[in-house]
Amino acid sequence: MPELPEVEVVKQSLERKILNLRIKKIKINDGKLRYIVDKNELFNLVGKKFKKIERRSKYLIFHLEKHITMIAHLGMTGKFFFIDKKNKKFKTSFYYDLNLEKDKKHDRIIFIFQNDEKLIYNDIRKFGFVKFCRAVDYYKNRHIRDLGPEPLSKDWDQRYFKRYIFGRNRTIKSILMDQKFVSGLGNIYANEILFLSKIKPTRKVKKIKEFEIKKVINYTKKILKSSIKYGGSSIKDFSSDNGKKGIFQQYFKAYGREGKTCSNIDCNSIIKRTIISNRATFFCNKCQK
DNA sequence: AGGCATGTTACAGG
DNA sequence: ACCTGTAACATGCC
Repeated sequence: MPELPEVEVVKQSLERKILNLRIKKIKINDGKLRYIVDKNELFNLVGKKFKKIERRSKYLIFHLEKHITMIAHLGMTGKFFFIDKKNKKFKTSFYYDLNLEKDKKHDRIIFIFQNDEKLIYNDIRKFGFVKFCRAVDYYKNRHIRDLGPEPLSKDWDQRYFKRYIFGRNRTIKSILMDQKFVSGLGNIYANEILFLSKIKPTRKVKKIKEFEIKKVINYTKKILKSSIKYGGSSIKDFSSDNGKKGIFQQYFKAYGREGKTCSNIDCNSIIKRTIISNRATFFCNKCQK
């Protein structure tokens, strides 16, 4: 689920749900996430309201009353569910639907609000985490501090790109996934961006031409915005009834398409798969140079 | 049974 | 110190 567009959709979704609800109670089902959840810090949120949510890269920054901030990362399988109480029956009102019976055991943290609505942090593989800090200090947090520019910001431009890759000996795909270079891209979008830019993922950055840098930047901005508009990508199967689901995965042109025909209409080549930086890498040998 | 999975980081080696 | 690539984390699915 979570690269930049997915996290942005989560942020927007939660912002419409949980702001100004007062936390009545918090339960921890399993506090052994990527880092052990600090219970004192977590329970300190009881009685407070969420006031604002920000996204930085793939991190969610929850600002509460009393200048308390919770930093959350979803890892690979982390999800936030909001549960409201309409029709006397709890239901998810979140873009990514949940088969409650099956997935309940992966609920890790449950925030219960005064009106009995709930916010649940659910995480199968437990690579996600929550940490706490003072609001003014969150950007000093060690996870946030060294992040590169946001790919949708003006700071991530041709000049920066050129300067960063100068003298480096890495593949273009590995650098796109490097959060210090640009923050928020992951394996799926790196594959898609390079397919659209017609650059082979294995190409070394020193061999990337100026006009190609421009393409990478432009396609990155384009595809991220487009994915956000479509509610992000939901890769795993999910049941859907009243919740909204991300549908951007149906527009993937390279990711997960090994053995299928290239998406470019004038090409009948087969999408290949290889490994870069321990991650599945998909490309068209003919279209991507 | 073994390989694979949307992420991050500790560590090893140059 | 810098740069790069690999393995590990935990769980489920095919």
